[in-house]
Amino acid sequence: MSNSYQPQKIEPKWHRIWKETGAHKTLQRSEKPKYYCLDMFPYPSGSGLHVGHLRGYVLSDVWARYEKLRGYNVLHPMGWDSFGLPAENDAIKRGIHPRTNTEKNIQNMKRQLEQIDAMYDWSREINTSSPEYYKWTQWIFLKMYKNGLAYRKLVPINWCPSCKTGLANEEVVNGRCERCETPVTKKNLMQWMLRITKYADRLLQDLDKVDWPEKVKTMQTNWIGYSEGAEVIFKAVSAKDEEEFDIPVFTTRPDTLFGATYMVLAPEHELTEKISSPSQEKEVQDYIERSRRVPEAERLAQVKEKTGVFTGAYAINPVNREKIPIWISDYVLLAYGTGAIMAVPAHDIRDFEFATKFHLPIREVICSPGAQRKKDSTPKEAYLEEGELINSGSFNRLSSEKAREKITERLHQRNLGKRAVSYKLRDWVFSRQRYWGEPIPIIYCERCGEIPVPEKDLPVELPQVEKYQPSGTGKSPLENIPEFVNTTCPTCGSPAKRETDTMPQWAGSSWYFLRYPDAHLEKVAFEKETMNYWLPVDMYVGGIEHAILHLLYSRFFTKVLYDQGYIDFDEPFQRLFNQGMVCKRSKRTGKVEKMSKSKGNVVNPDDLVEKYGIDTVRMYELFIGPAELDCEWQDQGIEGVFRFLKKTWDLIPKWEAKPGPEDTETKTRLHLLIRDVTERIEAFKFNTAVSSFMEFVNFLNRSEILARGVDKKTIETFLVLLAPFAPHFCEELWERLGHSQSIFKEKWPLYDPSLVEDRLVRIAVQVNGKLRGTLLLARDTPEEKAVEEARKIEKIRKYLEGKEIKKAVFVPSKIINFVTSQG
RNA sequence: GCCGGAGUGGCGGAAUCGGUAGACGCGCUGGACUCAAAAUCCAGUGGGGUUUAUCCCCCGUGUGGGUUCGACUCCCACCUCCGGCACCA
Repeated sequence: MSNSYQPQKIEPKWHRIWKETGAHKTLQRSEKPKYYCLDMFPYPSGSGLHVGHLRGYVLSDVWARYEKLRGYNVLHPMGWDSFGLPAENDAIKRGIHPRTNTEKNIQNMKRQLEQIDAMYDWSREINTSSPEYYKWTQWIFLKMYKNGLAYRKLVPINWCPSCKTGLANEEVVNGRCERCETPVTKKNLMQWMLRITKYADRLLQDLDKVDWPEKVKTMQTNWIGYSEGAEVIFKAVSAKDEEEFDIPVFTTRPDTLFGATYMVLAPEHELTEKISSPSQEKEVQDYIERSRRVPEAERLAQVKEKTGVFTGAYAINPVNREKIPIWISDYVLLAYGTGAIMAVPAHDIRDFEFATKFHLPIREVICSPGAQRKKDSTPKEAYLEEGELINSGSFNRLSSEKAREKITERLHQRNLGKRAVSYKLRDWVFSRQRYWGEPIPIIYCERCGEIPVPEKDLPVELPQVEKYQPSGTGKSPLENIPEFVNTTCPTCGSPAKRETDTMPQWAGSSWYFLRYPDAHLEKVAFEKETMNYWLPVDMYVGGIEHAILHLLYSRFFTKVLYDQGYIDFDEPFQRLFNQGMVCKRSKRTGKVEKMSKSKGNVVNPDDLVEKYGIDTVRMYELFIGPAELDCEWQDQGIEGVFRFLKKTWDLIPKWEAKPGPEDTETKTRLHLLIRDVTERIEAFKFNTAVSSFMEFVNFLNRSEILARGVDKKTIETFLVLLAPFAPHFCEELWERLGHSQSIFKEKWPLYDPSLVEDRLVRIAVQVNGKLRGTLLLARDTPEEKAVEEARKIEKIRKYLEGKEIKKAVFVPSKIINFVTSQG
């Protein structure tokens, strides 16, 4: 047996042994309390994993192994998010069928993941694009459908011309497609929608229940976007035929109602054409047409310049009976509120800009309390604050707050309004006009209409086809496969057609965490009893990029299943941790950027594992910086942890050679190590946990320690602490120390608080706040004695000479500071 | 524009209930070992000044103020970078 540290020898050995003994198999049930530690599962990409992906997996594995040593029955599973755009686009690019390509990618990524030897229980591996799995994704869809949570609607949706599919709001970033950055356009399509808005309030409220980073909670809160106000009904008269319409608007400022000098409808608003006067009709039509064609990205870029057209029609302000003009403009969004607004230019920036441009009247109705009111002067900008009402009839001199209440009350009495809340969150566009996804299990029968596929007929399998490229027509490629499309109605047996849209990539990942605890169940998606043992997920580790999309959708699915009685919890992830991105200087751009193939700055872990071994790679991933922050990969940095492991490897036989008696100093150090490592793991400060191991080894490497040896118990405790970080390394040394059972069967050590407090403490002595010396004292030295000792120090005496001591500040175990008469 | 996070040696980063700034590591310098190199080991390493040397002194945590015996840490104003949202009525 060679004496030097050779990870290339010991790592494959333990990899094999762990596999053979089923070391990472999780007990389905156990007397032990459970711990569910979950990684966000990857989509199988062609380029494989780089060290940036590894960071999160290493982190969660250290955590999982730590919880295992603490005595939990730990579930730490892994699988593949293999349906959807990323996988499909990769396949199209390579000209390989998505199924073949996905299988190939999974093979490669699984090899890489097995290499890091995380304690994944691979017997629970799941794959969202396998029929055994997506059968249940379709089943959940049917549950939603039957409860009115899935519905079909013709809506103008976000359309990516490059991916040739509709997108959810969440998938549009700054007017561009999240995947390919192509500017998104609008398209009117019959879409399947999920009624996530019904859960808006609970998705918001229940954020209080979970232990998540504030940042993510804030992002979700803003996305859901709660506002409180009133719905106000304006009576409008068509300029065409005098027909009357109610136009409800939502406002957060009913106190400004008297200042409403015009109304604006979104161009797509259903009433625009009905109310336009014949003379304005052409202009209105043109405007609607233009705004439909302008891509979102372009519209956002031109935010400053307001555009709009007068409809020729008027509405009546319900509080003062004033007749105000109705305009249309794209600064009003159809999807928010009611798609129409009352415009109060004096107190809203956007309305102010619009009114200024089109010479519409601006009337002030709020003034700051106590301010002198100038008569009839046109304001230079909108006054947005609250204040005191003016020009508001009987509501004058009320505060904004009071007026909101009173005005809403009066509207309510007259049946012209009520209190209302509004959310930014919109229903989830769930249809994709693409091949690679779960077929939506619906059948259209000429006689019976829209019929859900009976549960016994699930899964509706995705057919094997030659031609899977998106068509761009607004129809999925499945449309061209008669064998798939043509079917019979499950109700009446007559010829019928299948829905050809597929589900978005987010469908499978919205519930996968429910599948791992019993991954291969055939009769049901999951069993309640199993759910009650394993769920919710105790720790969820993944990137911040899913702060809204995946996490919001998963919470929604969970709440739906909870409401229908399938599970007994309504939040899926108790604790969430977002690791930072790994960056590297890109030779191509010269900047430090997130690793990506296109930037040419990826580091492949395979080469590193070959050179240093996975334990070193694992420890460097942790040592590189604070886990929650982005970090910069430095090729030479890894040498440090490699040297640490090599040094430790060489030292252990030396310590062991003279198994000296426990000495107090070593014992104190060991207990400090136990305390620090435990606290730092708990706080997710893995980088400083690694430093504490280094400090400990540096201490035990001192010649006097080597001369007297180190007792075996100390070495063993050290190895147990290090095991979650460098599992092969510790398992091997554990065996060499004579143990026949795995180190992971040990118990996480506890520290003795009485040992970590030194009896002697070194305290700083300052004169006027500047350090002039130190003093070694017994921990409980009284102030008087400490000050006396401090004054005896020669240097201190020098500084105090000829000065009057005005004050001596004493902080036990920390500091003495003499304050003198003059500096 | 609004909200949030962060600015500390040549580099990654420690320390934040105010109490010895720079732990740990990379890199660098010098030395040991070697025919030589790699590896390893030892010493040094924030800037400036002073001394034969030991010592010692001054400055120093983005900038400018403030509170305090004492500020990387708290307060005010500002600068820079990063992230999120962005006509949401």
